[in-house]
Amino acid sequence: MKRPTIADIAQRAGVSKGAVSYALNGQRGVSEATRRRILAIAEEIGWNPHSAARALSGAAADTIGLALRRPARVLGFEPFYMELISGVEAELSGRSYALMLQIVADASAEVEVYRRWWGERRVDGVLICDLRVGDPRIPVVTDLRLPAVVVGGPEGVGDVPHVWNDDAAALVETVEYLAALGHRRIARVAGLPDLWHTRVRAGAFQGACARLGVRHALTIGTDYSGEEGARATRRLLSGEARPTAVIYDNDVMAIAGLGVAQEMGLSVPGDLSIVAFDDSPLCRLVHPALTALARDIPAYGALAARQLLAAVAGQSVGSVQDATAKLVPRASTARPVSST
Amino acid sequence: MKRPTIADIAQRAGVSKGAVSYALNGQRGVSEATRRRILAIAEEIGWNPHSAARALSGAAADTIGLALRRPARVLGFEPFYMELISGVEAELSGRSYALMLQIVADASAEVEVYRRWWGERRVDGVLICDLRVGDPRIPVVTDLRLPAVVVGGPEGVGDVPHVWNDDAAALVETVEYLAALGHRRIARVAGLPDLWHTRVRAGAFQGACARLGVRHALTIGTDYSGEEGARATRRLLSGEARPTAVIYDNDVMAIAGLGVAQEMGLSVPGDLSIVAFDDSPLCRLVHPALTALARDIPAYGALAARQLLAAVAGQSVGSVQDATAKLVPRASTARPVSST
DNA sequence: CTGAAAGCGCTTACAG
DNA sequence: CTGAAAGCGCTTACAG
Repeated sequence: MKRPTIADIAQRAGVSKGAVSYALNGQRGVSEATRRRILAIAEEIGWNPHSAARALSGAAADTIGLALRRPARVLGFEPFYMELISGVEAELSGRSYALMLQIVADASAEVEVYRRWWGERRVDGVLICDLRVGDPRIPVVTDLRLPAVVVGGPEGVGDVPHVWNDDAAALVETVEYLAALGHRRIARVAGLPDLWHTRVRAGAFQGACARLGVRHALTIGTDYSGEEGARATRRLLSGEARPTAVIYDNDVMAIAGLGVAQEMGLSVPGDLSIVAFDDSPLCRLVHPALTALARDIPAYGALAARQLLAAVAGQSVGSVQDATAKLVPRASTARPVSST
Repeated sequence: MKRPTIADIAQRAGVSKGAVSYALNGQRGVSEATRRRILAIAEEIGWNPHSAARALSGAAADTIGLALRRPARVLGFEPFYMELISGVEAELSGRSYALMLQIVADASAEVEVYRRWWGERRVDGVLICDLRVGDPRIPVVTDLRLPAVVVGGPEGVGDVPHVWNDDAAALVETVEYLAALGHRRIARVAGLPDLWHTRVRAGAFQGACARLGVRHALTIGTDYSGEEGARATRRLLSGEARPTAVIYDNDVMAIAGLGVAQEMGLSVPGDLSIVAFDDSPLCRLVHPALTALARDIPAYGALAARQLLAAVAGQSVGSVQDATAKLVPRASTARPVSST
């Protein structure tokens, strides 16, 4: 059976293809009665618009693109992305927009994918995650005039619209809380150092520690994987002037850190307080439950998608700030047993 | 600046559009010299094929579709999907195929998405995950003649090609191992009951327990979320005839179960042995590290993608079995302290 | 309100 | 080896 086209509908309805097109798209130019008849026929014969034909006639692709650049082993169990994607999807599917996803290995592949998608008119716009310092995607989308929204910022985004939240404020709140509990040796197990938000968090951490008299404020960089989170924790807990509190840049590393503390016979929170940046159900399910900086990540993704759709529609969207992560104290943080 | 088309290339090269098309697609019909000249011009002016135009001329969409139906809160932190997707991607991107992703709320939306994608010619084929008993997607892809590969089976797939692995064998191996350690009260915290693989695992579990003299072999169904895994574990550990070992249908629930045991003051593995179906880095990072049934999920996804691409190319692909999950014993399983 | 026609950017027989 | 042309399924001015 051949796929039905508007020509088939036109024939059945005894009108021109043009009339069918108007009827189907809710344009004026056909009478109400004709429109209803055409719609009924389209429904009956199971007609669907051929997306390529529409696109070729200048219509939008009704698709947005997302390229993710992280090693599969990290992506696999970073809840962040799937949560972000589910929020993006929630916004898109209501408007029958599709999501094109590609996982890439390096920066050049990432840029290449965006360039190709746009060249092939496969997407109407793209989302940019994991903004890096000197990120090559910013000049590329600017040059191509490819509608884009950065999930991140506000620094390093050039003139590209973006949605961001104030990681610095969240980190300051955390350090203040730990300092108030009496911690004077606080470490940070950070994510990839060339990401903007890692840099922002680092600055906020150092600043707050200096201001609050936290003498030992060590940061160890990782690739966000649980393995490196565990290794960093072992290093921290094996050195002298062991920290009494550690802030992790994601939940997976925080859980790995908890595992290391338990393996080394340290009690949490007695000997070590733990805070996770980003709260996932896992943080509540381990024992003790982890104090975490909670954001509504699906909502963040949905906001980004809305902004991108607006940008695609030609609106100027600029910079939008999403809610700051909230500190949710749980059982993994307490006064240090022996304040120094 | 207008987007370059083959007409621009033809003009510059002083040949016809047809010749350009042949040259660009590696077809015969142009001399080597002309081909090289055309390729050079295309490169120089930054030409990209307009995917819609190609698709309209009967070419493939070079895209495969995947609709995922699970609540966002589960998707978010089930490593399985992201790992599967990264494996699929690895196979696709080498051949410049794109992945269309949509997260849907229910079965009808899922079928609707596949129907629409196919009607709109947006995808050349689809992957079907999370096969359910009486899954409506099977008759739909069959009717539409939409190339499809089920990630699952071999039961309940009708005539649709599929890749599967032998969950039953993996579960039997696990029960035998636990029984050999001396466990006689083994429980199972299962995933969604209407999934085929849940049913297969359930049958294997009951069969193995009966055969091996495991008197208490209780199964509790969940939605795969950590919350429900924790709740099920509390129920199991609060009842009389408490199990001495629990097998969880995913790693997230296993970690939640470990948390509950610790919260209730039970030692793992002394009072309770824990096994996770599917191994993620998290299983190694918690303390004690969890015994797990490990599969190479990216490889599984890559295999599924390869089969789908073959099906799209018109080959008959049938049923392919992937490697059976391997039991990786770690610190969370041991002889029960007091054998009954 | 409706019809006939051009055009989007490719591919592909069909002639030369 | 190359050119001219039709066609894929839509949309959209342009006439009536």
